[in-house]
Amino acid sequence: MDYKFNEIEKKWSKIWIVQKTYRVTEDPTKKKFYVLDMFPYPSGAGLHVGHPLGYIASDIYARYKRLNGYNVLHPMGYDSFGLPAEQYAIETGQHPEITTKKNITKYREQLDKIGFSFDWEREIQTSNPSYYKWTQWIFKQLFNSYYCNIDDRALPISELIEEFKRNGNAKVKSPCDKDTPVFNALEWASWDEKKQQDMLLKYRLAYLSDTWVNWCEGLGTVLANDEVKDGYSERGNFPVEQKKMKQWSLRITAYAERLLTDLNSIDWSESIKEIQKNWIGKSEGASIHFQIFDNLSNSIEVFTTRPDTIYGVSFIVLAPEHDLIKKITCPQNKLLVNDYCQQMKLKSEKDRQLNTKNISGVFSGAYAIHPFTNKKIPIWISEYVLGSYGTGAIMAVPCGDQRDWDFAQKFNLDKPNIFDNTDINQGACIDKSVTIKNSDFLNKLKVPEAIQVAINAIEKNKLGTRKINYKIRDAIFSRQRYWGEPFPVYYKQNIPYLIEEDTCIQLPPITKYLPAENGDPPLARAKQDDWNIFKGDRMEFNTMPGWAGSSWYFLRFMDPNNNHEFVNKEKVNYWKQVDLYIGGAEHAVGHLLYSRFWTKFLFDKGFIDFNEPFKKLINQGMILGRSSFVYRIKNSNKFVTLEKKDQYETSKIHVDIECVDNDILNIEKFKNWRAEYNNAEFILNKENNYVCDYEIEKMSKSKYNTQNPDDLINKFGADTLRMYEMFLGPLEQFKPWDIKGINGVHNFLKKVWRFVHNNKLSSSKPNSGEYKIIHTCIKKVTQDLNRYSFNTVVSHLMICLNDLSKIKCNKKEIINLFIILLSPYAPFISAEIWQKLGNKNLINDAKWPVHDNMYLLENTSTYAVSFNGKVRFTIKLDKGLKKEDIQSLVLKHPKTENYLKSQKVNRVIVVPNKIINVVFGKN
RNA sequence: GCCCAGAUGGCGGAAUUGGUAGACGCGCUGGAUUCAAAAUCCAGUUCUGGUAACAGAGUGUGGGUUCGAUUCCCACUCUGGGUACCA
Repeated sequence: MDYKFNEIEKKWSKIWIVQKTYRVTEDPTKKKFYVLDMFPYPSGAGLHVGHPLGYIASDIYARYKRLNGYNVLHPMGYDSFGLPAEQYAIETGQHPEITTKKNITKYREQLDKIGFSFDWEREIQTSNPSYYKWTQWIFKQLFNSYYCNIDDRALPISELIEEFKRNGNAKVKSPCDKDTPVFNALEWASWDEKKQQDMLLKYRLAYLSDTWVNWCEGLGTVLANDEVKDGYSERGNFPVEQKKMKQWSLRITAYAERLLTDLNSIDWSESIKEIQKNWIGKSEGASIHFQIFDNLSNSIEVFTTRPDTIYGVSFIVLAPEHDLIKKITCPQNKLLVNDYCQQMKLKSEKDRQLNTKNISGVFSGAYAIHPFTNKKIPIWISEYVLGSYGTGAIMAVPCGDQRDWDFAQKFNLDKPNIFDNTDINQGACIDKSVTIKNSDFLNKLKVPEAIQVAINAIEKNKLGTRKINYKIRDAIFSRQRYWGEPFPVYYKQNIPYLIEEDTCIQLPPITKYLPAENGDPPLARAKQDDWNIFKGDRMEFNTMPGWAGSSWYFLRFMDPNNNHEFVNKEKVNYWKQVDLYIGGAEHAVGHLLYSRFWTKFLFDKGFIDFNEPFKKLINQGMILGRSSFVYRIKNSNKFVTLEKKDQYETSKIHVDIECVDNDILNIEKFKNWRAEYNNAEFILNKENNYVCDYEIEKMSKSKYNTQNPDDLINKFGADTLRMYEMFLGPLEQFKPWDIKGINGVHNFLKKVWRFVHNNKLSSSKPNSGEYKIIHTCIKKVTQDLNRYSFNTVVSHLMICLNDLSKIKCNKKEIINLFIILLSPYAPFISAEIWQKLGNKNLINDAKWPVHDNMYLLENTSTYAVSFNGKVRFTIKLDKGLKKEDIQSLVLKHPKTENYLKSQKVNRVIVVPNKIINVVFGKN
């Protein structure tokens, strides 16, 4: 009887739908487990074999947990706002919603074929108003909150208003805009509505402000820092420039410290934690004020992590964007300085990055006063200081910082040495184990101690304060795009107000998806009547960025159809955090950081009881394609086999992997692949074959190396695909996709099928040998699943089947156990066999077996006997023999003399049940 | 440059705490079955020498610790990822 996977898979897909097998509800009598995949953006290209890798792993784990009696939440949905659909809309005029729907249908068909145990009743789409209503709601919560550093959490903005009425902002310790002035209660009371609102905006967690943004002309929108790579947009690779614009931002910087420290509480890979740490970029040090010579009303604030080097300061450098430049530059230098700053403004971030070798700068003509020595030190302006980091000014210490050293060298500035026993003629000394000299009260101190002493002195003399600086910046939250969440915001006299109604602000229909004639975002094209709610002078024209919807979607899955709340409190208290989250490492900073931020915010507001979204995270490695190549002889239509290519002048050409089997070109297929090859000629090897070259690279249509899961499912079945993707190697690793091996896994499943059908099955009690085989397998499979070692489980199942076949086992009891172990990987064939074995329930409701050590015990163990560490032979010995007995048995062994050659035995090491090492010869 | 991860047969990979390196699968070789093919089954397969028994080498390179190292330590090479005038 043949293994007809197509029929079996069709049959069980239907049964699972009819019986609602994967439907899940809260059940307080059961322990919960939440398994989540990073939900996909439904692109037009559909899935290739790389996409489902993580979904398969998580599905296996979800099924495994269910068999262990857990109530498993395993949902799927779509991150369906995004640029490609909008780009398509611009080109064709088709509403992005239509494209999105079409793509989702395609994705769903493909996903359904693979046999996932998703509870599709919980499906969400971020572009659905019933979903983004709540994304807007969270935005409103952020708008109505500020961060209190005293309580160390977000509080309602109403409390801040009360405080302003009582005391102004003097006692407020909250992250706010840099330009926030200090005011008292009287002043507050005297301000009009607009002024008060403007002030509140400086504190809100969602705020509107003029900021330097990454403007991407090619995409017609601003981008977040993590969407920019090397000065180009990550999506589309368009150049990005700095531009000042009024934008919505989220005050993620308020959460910097918590985002950093709470990394310790989650089970994520070190590399992702490291990336987030770097992104947050915490550095500790001091901010120090330098008075300006002859201009005592102004001072320069610098940030340094090395206050111990204060006596090594020989000049100050300001960023070309620094506000003080205009005020302090002396008249003679004005032209030069203006000119330089103007030039720097024209330079893009990218140019500044590329120019690291060329040191440039100008002298302002002004001097600062060294706070300890009172010496005059020159103030310079240079592009190597960034306006956006720290205070936009540095105290330069040439002996301790290579950039400062280079700058001093170029412009012939002082390089005082404050490190004992060091030579700074060739470069700065960055070694932190040195001792300080020439530094008054810091002399003879080591660096770490000197830092503390210096900060104390700075604080005591009121020259500055201890300070912690973070690299992370607030996240820009506006996009000048159509296909995203509209803001629940309207403007009255240019002041933003929230729309208080409990209704979703829906995307209004527009006729053209391009920016309006005056450059406003596309939403400006909507007329008043097009909006389902319209207030004030106008609605907000921006939409939210791609990561808005994905920052909280894991919560919505718990309660996807709730019309009254974003998620029901009881439900979220039951499901809590995601226990296992699987997805690509490319979201290391974006999505994963923003979700953590929103989770902490919702926790502060008391909506949820946990402050981290994802307990355990696994990043699946990318599946790479294996491209095939042919060599065409230059200026001909003749192709030469790999072995002989060096004899000709050739060009290497990608060939569709469909035309290649085992690196041997199917010449007929190749000729038919493209018209230009119809009459191609070939130079073959000795065996009359054409051998192709190969390369491992990213899977891509243009490289003709993509593998569509649908084709493989038709050919081998979904069970085979699932098992093979796991068998390929460790989940986290990058690995090449090569269908050569898929036969092996397919053969295994065929073997399973034959094993059940070609034997007459017996209901009698298995013998100890049979139990031993299956219990060994139970133990290994369970252990490996618990450590997420998905690939080795497949091997254990193969070994088990091989062993059972060898002894011609036909016991139903054993086969039942084996099929349960197999079922998370190959749910279709397992369901079918389970039913055929006469089980009345579904295999999904079976119980995962527990191994019994009783069956695994052995009386003897095989020892490897080694001489001076080299293994020579093995012997079988009874367990429980004493070490002395083992030693004498080995020394008496007939083979022993061969290796000893009458030399003296120094020592015999016996590791129980494992190895014996005879040490001899030396001395 | 800095930070992180990795390197094992012809290929994907295994070896959970230092204890028989190469499990399992692919591929390859030989055989059985067959009119033939497919499918299936059996045997072999790290390299070198040898018919074999066996011997020698062997987990990116060089050193070290240890009775014993793929595993621990030091230095280096290469590959992948992150990040970059970050003060």
